[in-house]
Amino acid sequence: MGTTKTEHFTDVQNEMATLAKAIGHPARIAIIEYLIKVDSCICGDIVNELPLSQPTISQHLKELKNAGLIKGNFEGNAICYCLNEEGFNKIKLFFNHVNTYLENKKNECC
Amino acid sequence: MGTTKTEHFTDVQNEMATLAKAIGHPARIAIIEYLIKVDSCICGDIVNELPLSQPTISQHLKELKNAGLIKGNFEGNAICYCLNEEGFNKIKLFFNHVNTYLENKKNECC
DNA sequence: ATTTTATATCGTAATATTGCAATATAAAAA
DNA sequence: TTTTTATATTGCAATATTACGATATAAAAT
Repeated sequence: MGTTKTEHFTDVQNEMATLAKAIGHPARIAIIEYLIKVDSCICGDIVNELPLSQPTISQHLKELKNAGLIKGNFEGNAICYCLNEEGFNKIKLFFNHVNTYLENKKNECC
Repeated sequence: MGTTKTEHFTDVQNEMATLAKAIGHPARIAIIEYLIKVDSCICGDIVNELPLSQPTISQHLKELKNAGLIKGNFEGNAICYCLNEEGFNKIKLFFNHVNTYLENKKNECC
């Protein structure tokens, strides 16, 4: 018990859940927004930007990277992080599906 | 420790995180997809559709409802659940922001 | 009135997440 | 080569999530 029963769901469902879960933390939202704001892939001053310790931010970055939402490359001493389009495109597919439904849905039952 | 430090983030960031977190489970993805498929707000046969126990599904429905992603109304004996446009519109705002950035982003640093 | 049907809640065990101090690693600067 | 700078990893405590059996609730059917 306590573990998500991923084996009962499709790969696509599990992947979408993983992506959403990775976004589901305010610090990780803040990281994504910061990466958008600074555009030019500025690296670890995210630590200065956010009110969390360096190890905690490192962990959040790792989760975003594992989910495929950001990429990180060594840039000399430091690491340059930026958004990974691939991950966000998968999310887009899902929400396109949802939004298309919602736009065409006429019955107002609830 | 162990608790998310929501007080350090904006309301919008926290709300977006809550929405994403609610979507971040394959069973809840499956519920959303099922509600889209059956359109007409068919209620608790979600329990027959998914390989999880009734209490577990009830709990997942509650989380989606609390996050503002689905609505539920009594329909005689049973409850009629359907998607809540409001919640998904908030998500749309966030991803529009992200996608606009990604489309215009030209620098390929990572 | 009793039973059935549909759903929610409680209690609890297993596991996962969050956050940080301490420490490791590894490249750059001195 | 030593020190500094940037980042990752480890270990651990606090808390949250997931799942389900048992039980509660409440309307519908009998």
